Parts: sequence; structure tokens; C-alpha cells
Amino acid sequence: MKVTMRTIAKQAGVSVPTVSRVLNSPEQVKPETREKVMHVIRTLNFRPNAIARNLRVQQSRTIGVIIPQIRDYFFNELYQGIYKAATENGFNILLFDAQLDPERVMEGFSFLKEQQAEGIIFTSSYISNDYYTMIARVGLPVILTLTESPWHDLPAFKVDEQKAAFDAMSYLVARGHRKIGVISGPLESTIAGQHRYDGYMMAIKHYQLPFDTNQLAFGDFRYESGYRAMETILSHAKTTGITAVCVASDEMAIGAMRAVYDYHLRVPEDISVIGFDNLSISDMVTPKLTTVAQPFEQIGYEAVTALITKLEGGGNKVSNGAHNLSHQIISRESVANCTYDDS
Amino acid sequence: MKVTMRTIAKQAGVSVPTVSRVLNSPEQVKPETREKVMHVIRTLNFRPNAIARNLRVQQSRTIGVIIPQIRDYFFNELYQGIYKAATENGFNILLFDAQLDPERVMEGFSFLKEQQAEGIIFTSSYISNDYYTMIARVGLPVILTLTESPWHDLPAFKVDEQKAAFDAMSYLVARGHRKIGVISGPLESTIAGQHRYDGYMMAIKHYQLPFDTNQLAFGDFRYESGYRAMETILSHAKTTGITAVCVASDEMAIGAMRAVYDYHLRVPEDISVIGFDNLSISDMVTPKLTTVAQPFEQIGYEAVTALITKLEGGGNKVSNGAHNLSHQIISRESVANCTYDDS
DNA sequence: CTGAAAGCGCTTACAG
DNA sequence: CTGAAAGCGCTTACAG
Repeated sequence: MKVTMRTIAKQAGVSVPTVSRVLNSPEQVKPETREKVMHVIRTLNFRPNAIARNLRVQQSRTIGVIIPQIRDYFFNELYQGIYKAATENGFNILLFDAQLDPERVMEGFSFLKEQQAEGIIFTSSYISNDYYTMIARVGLPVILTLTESPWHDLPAFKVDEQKAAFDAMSYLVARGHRKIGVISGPLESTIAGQHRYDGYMMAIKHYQLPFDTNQLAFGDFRYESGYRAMETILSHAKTTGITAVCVASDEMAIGAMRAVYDYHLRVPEDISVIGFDNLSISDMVTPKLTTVAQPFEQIGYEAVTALITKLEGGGNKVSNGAHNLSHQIISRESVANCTYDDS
Repeated sequence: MKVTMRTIAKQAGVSVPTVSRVLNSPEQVKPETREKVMHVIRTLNFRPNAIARNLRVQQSRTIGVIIPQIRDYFFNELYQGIYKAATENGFNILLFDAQLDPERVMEGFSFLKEQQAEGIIFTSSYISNDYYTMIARVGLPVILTLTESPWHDLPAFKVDEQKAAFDAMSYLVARGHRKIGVISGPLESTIAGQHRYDGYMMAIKHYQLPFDTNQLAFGDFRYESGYRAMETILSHAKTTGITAVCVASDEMAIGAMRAVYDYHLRVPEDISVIGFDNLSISDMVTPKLTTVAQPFEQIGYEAVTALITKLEGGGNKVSNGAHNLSHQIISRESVANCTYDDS
């Protein structure tokens, strides 16, 4: 038999509202009745129906999260931050996995709306017009993570991708490298693809580094593609004379290091490699990967904190546009000082 | 202004039940009125309140999941399977992260009950009596993953840990190794600790391998502890003469491989290493890790499928006790044939 | 084919 | 300090 407030009320010989009061504002009820009610609550092991409560008080206390796909390596850390901030504020998380399918992200918004999410944390490698239309249509506050909106009219928690990529390149230059290869993500990926690429290119220009297309290859952020991109770059190594490679993701960087290994060269003695992300695995590979760290957990944490602030009426406190959290270069073992004469 | 069925009904000049019908059993309503209603639904962009519906039909369509901690590396894959099975059956997932705190897992059960979870997927490194009491108290169907209940009165989806560990050892023996080190998890961890340890020891007995305590070290499944455990084992390598090591988790195995590297030995030429889990990173390290694969995603998938079967009245179809899914040794690069004479 | 009524499990003014 | 009443947004027999 299901036990509800009605059950408790009957057993305790009081009314339903009284049961509700002992649970929600016990100071309003006489100590004796309070004890009486608490006693049957305990013996019947009663748990109030949070769903019913939420319906009545017109709030769901849940935040929807749309992500590209669960198996992304950054998901753990991002979600950890999201979960933490939500829990601290008594919110639940409802996750929607878009499985890299734009159709599904559209469904995600509808779904979360139906499930009464009060706001949405949205992560995507780009923001299409369709998404914008959908966001307007559901009419829920949306906060971006690891993403940026083209019109900057949504708050976005992320890293300054371009600057971070530029810094990775500078790190190499500061260690004497001038002939540097680049493994970029796909440029259709507005953020991690295009912006990082721009950062690398800005640095090449700024430091007046030699660069031609034989030093450049593209991948899809995954290990395999990093491996293949490195093979391409190595096939021109004799003419380009590269001593280092900037890679747009740790996973690709680890693949690239493997390619170097399979070609009987060494990282970092022959070729230095710097990654991007600072996934926890970067500290487990050999050589340990030098990389630029994104504070994934912090990004998740601050994004939902901001969302909750908005939900609780502090909309003016969280500005639209980019909230750039600080990135950081983590020096490990995959970059050496350049010992070749470059003249 | 919030738009509900009431809004739609008014606009369309029908009653609320009619709106409900066009959404849930459109064949029951006359095509003309159906069209009329659908039209205002579309223009007002109405989404029915799933929470209210669930309250009315007395189901929540949500499954609770309690895990030790989000940052576990297997979480991604396990959750992927959980999420997939839930989505396919129209169930939502509500996640509860116990943060390795027994107190919090207790809270988890209460919380999920209040949130009206219809059943619970529970992952834990051991099952205490307190947990049992709590499980009985909430009265929800519970299914274990990567875990086993001491009294086998709960369905448990997992791998035959002992057999899998035994097989890892056999794999080494088949390649000529006889002096084999063991890095175990903590024995308090009933499953991944004790059971795997038992499997290793059974194999040592079965194959009559030489073994003394200098070949054994313990860790906590993490990289760092694997590194240190390997250091301990290596410090006795001259006397023990080990040529291979069985490690109870991939993360520890990767740490162990690093220790070998730092001691200027090579994997697998000097020391072979076999892990346990087949985390996706095992394929990215160099040398790629040979290991015994647990089908995490499948475990998650089958566990929630079984739970849903139970919820839908097929309780007799899912038996209590262990459901052992098949493990598999994945041969990669970290194990070589033993070339030393053992006599 | 459609509407009025009742009710899911709660909460919250309003009386008393 | 406590209870009767109304209502959150739905669904579902029951009439008509």
C-alpha cells in the first residue's frame, strides 16, 4: 500500500494540512501533535512526494543539461561541476544526450520543457540558427558552456579559446621552436575548431614563424585522427623541418605522440607536442602531456550557479556573452627546448 | 504567461479533456476539432506538463541511479548503457553521486524515493547491512551493477570477477610466464578487490606458480597507487625474478607501466603487464595495455532493461543473484612471451 | 464525439 | 494551533 500524507493524517488523527506543516514549518504546530505526527511518519517510513509538491508550488527544481555525447572525455569533469552546483542549491539535473545529432538537440529542448526544467545548460560545438529559434521558442533561460553564441546574447562559460591556443604556441616559441606543425580540429566546429585554429595562426603571424600547408593537418579531436594527422605532417618533416606540434585536443595529441613513436622518433627529443584540454589521462600517458588546461569542473559549476542566480531573480547579475575562465599551461614532459639551429 | 491545456482549450473553444485527447488518443476525436486544437497548440507552442501527467497516472517514469562517484573512469561507459536503455523505454534517469560516502548512499535512497523513482540501479564497492536495511525500507526494486549482494537476493549485473582474474593470470602463463607479480585492490572492496585477488591466487595455486609476499602489493585502483605498488614489487625483482604482473585495474596498470619505465626497464620486453577493465584509455597509452575487458556499457544497458522488465510486471523474468556477462581478454602490446628459462 | 466531474499528492491562504 | 476549501496541470471513467 502506498503511504501518503493522507495515510499519516488518518493514523495520527489529524488533517492532511497538519502533516504538511510538521514537515515544512514545524514551528507552526503544537509540539505534542508534532511529535504524534512525526512518530507515525517514522514508523510508516513516509517520504513526501516531491513531484506532487513541485506541481503545487509551481516549480520543478530541475535543470536540464544538453550535451553532444556522454562519451566525451570532458563530460565527467564538466558534469561533476554541474552536479555539485545543482546539489548545493537543491536542484536536480536532467541530462539529455544529443548523440551528435542536430535533430536530437532540437528534441532535447522540447523534452526538457515538457519535463518542466526551469533552465538549460547547453553544450554544443556550434550554435545554429535552428537552435536559436528553438531556444526562443521554449522560452527558458539557457546558459552555454564550452560554447559561444554568435550574437553574444546568451551567457557563455568557457575559456578564451583563441588566446589559449595562442599561448600554447607561445610556450613552444619561448622554448626555441620556430618550425611548428599544427593539428587543428574541424573548422565547422566554431569553438574548439575555428577559434583554436585562429589562435595558432595569430601566433604564427605574430612571431613571424615559417609556415606552409605541409605543416598543417586536420582531425576530429579523436585519437585516431590525431595519429593520422601526425603521419601526414611527418611525411613532410624532411622539408618542413618541424621540431614541435601544437594539437587542438589532448586526445589527438596522444594519438600524434603514438605516430611519432611508430616512426621511431621520440617525444620530446625529436618532436615536442603540446595538447589542449588537460584531460585527466594526459597525466597518465608517457611522456606525460604538456597541455593547456580548461577548468571543466569550474565551468560546469559556475554555469549552473549563474543559471540558478537567474532563476532566483538575479537575472541582472549574470551578463550575456562570454565569461572567460582562466586557462593555464601545464608543463609536463612532452615539450623540450629546441636545440636545432633554425637559421 | 504560462500556457496549459486550459489555455489551449479556451483558444480552441473546446474542453480541457478534449485537448488531452488530441494529444494522447487523437483517433478518439473528430478530425476537424483535432485540427483546430492542433493549430492552437502549434501557434502557442504548447508542451504538456509531463510532471502533472505523471502525478495523475501514478507513475514517474524515472529510474534512480546511485554511483560511488562521477569521476570514476568507468562511469561514462556504464552511464551510456544506462541512459540508452532508459531512453529507449521512455524513462528518465535521476543520478545520485554518493561521493564515496556511506552516509550519502543512505541519503540517496531516501532522495530517490521522494523524487518518485520507480526503481534503482545501485553501484557500490561493497554492500553493507545498513544498505540492505535501507533498500528494504524504501521498498523499491533495486538492481546491482558491478557489485554483488552477499545474500544473492538482488539481481546483479557484472562480470565473473574471480574467473576473469583467473583468466588474466592464465593468459600470462600461456605465454610462458611463471614468476608473476600481483597488484591487487583493497580487500575491503568486496568485488573488485577481494574477488579479483581470489582469482589471481586460485590461478597461482592451480598452475603451481612460485609466489611469495614480495610479489604482492596493494593499491586503491588509482594510477598513483599502481605506480607505488609497482615500485615495491620492483624493489624485490632481483630475488623474485618476476617477468610479468597482473594488475586489478587499468588505471593501476598504467601507473605500474610508468614505474617500470622510470626504473629504466621496458614493458613488455622486461616486464609484461596485464590490466583489468579495458577503459578506453588503455588503447591510447604506449604500449597499449593488454587487459581483461568488462562490458560496462552492456552491463548498464542490461541492468536497466531488467529493471524496466520488473517494473512492467515481468518480475519473474529476472532472477536474483549474479548475472555474469562475459569478459574477454584484449591482447594489445603490454604482454610478451617469456623468454627467460624458469628452471 | 465531447464535456462535467473526480482525483493524483501535495500546499496555502482563510476561518475559526 | 488546526481544519475545510481550493487548486497546481493533467487523465479517465461516465454520461449524453
